[in-house]
Amino acid sequence: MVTIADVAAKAGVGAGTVSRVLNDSPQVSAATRARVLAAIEELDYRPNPMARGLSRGRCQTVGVVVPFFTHASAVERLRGVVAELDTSRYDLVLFNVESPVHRDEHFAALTRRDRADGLLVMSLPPPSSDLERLAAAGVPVVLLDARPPEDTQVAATVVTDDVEGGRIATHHLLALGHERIAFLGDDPANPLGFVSSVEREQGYRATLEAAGVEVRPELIRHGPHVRSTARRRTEELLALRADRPTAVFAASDTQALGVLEAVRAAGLRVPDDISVVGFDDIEVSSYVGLTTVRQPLYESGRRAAARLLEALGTEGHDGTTHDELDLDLIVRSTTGPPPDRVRGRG
Amino acid sequence: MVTIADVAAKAGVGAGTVSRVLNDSPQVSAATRARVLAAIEELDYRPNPMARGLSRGRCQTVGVVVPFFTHASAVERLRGVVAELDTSRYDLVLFNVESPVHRDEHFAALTRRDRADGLLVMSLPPPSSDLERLAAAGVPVVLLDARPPEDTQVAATVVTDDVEGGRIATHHLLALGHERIAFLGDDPANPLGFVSSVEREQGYRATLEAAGVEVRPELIRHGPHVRSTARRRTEELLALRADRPTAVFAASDTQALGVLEAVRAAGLRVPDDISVVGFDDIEVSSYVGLTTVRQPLYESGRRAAARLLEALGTEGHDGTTHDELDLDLIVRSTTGPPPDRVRGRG
DNA sequence: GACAGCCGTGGAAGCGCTTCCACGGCACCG
DNA sequence: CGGTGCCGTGGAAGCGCTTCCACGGCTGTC
Repeated sequence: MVTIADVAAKAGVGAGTVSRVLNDSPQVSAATRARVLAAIEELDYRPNPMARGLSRGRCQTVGVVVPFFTHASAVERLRGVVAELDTSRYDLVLFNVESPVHRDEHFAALTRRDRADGLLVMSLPPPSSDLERLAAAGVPVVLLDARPPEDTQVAATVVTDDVEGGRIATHHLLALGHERIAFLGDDPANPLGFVSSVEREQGYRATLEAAGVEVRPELIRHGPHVRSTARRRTEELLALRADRPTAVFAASDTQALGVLEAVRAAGLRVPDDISVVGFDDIEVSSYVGLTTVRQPLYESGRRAAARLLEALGTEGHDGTTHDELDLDLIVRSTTGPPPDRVRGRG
Repeated sequence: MVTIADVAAKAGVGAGTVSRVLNDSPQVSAATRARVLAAIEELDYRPNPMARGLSRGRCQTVGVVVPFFTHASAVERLRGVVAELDTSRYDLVLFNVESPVHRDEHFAALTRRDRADGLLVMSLPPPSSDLERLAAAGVPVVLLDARPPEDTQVAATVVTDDVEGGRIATHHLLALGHERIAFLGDDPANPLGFVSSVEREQGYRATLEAAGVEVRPELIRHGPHVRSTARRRTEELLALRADRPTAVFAASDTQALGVLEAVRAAGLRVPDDISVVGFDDIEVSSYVGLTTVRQPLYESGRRAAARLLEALGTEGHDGTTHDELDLDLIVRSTTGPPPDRVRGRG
């Protein structure tokens, strides 16, 4: 392993001077700089990141805490994060979270500047005690798709208005003439405390109420965030027979696919017999022709990473930014008027 | 920041003893150990990973080089890697690769033990010069879905037999009675040197030849690994009119979706008018009912990570392991007999 | 022509840990 | 009862870097 001392020896200078060259200090004459650079080149020298980190008190690393397995949308967000971080000198350390234990372990390990210079947390609201320790340690934290606990500060948040998203979807269905609109989302008491689904459900309820449409408990179903569960819950909805919904708003596209699967399996047609709206607009949604509330997943990742880099860049950063990204209704072919209207028209 | 010296002072011992406790050295009496552990607990002490790494010459980190954006299958593999690494004490540093420049930068940065203790490289055959430097630096490398350049050694490879996979798909179509079978895959000259598609094509060609079926150049199409391109290429195939294929073997499910899209848009039915086989069995494939050659993506990630951990565990590792994971034909609803046969039967 | 000041540089200290070496104390042996 | 050996421990050295301090030599000024 070639070290800074080797370079110094070869260039006939002191180690300090080599270090200055490495760190673009203006305190080095052009001639010396050239000699040092030549030596570096010749020896193919690369500074040891751990030594550098130990000495400077930071590690040029960003920790990304992400529920990588649970949501398809996390991947697309992560892509954005990776893309943005690629433009920087920071390495990305990935921490997957599947359970609260998992999460707490990671946060406990990360609450010091020696592990990561900054933290990007996706979809999980971190315990405020951890947030405080992080702040005390001078580690900026950016929350993506999550809001900080009350009276806790983070460097930045990047979110969308999920309540509004729920309104958009529900309003679309109401406007088409639906009244028996079901909602299918995550368990509100999910262990990791994801709230998107809950908020989308709030938007759904509020919109129905505002329109004077009764919110029927039997039309609201919950379950783990996977296609298979969504399918089963939809089968339950369809089993309501005559009382079955004419439309389903699923809290995510993944779940919407489960809905479509169940509907298809029941021999019903979409959107003639039943309309389906999803949320996210993941890659396959356009293939499937799913009507959905689009959120800019990739862009949100980029934005969050950019905010983190900003916080990392400005030394005594203390400004808190808050980005709210827009939602769009993408109307494709899984929504249409309810069956009675179709019949009426036909 | 509480350091090892603080703990030592509090416990009334030397720093060396604290270190021994941290590293489970048997050279510490039970009483002393207890006192030290109490001090650690009380101060909520956590060792600084950089200091530790600098001192021990390794960083408890695994580098994962992955073309994260280009292939859907990479994500599922990465999930397996993450899951396996979760069981270890190693952190995962993610290096995305989109271009050769990208790749070379990362490898250049990684060819030393101070950045990552081990490397897991996905789908990319690394330049053998880098591999040699890595070996010289004592950094074990595991190749997942890639084979090492000739006369280069890596700690392990985890692969599937893509040629065989091409055979399986093609044979399935031949057995159904197809003869005009198209192939749609990646550009053979893709900049990052992915070979899966090329090998699947080889299997396709070999199987046709073995069956005495002419390999027609106009039925073989290439393009970037995205749905939209696949769709366009398929449109070209369909434009062959009477000479159009009765079946298409796509080198990946992503591309197969593009094929299905084009077929559907052309008003043709699957599998009545045209059969489609994909490769990978990604999540959506079961939803779409795509017949495909399944490869255990998640499992391959786990396996590769496990092999890397093994190599990392055994000090003077020199054994080279080579895992070849099985492929399965998953017959769903996008393949059937060619149209004339259907007619013949009906 | 002497002095102040600045620029460029060398080198030591220190980041927080591991590990090696040395040493004191004890048990055991002859 | 003295010597040998081992166990448990303290402490220093060293990992490779950054940074601070000090210093030599130059320029510029009165």
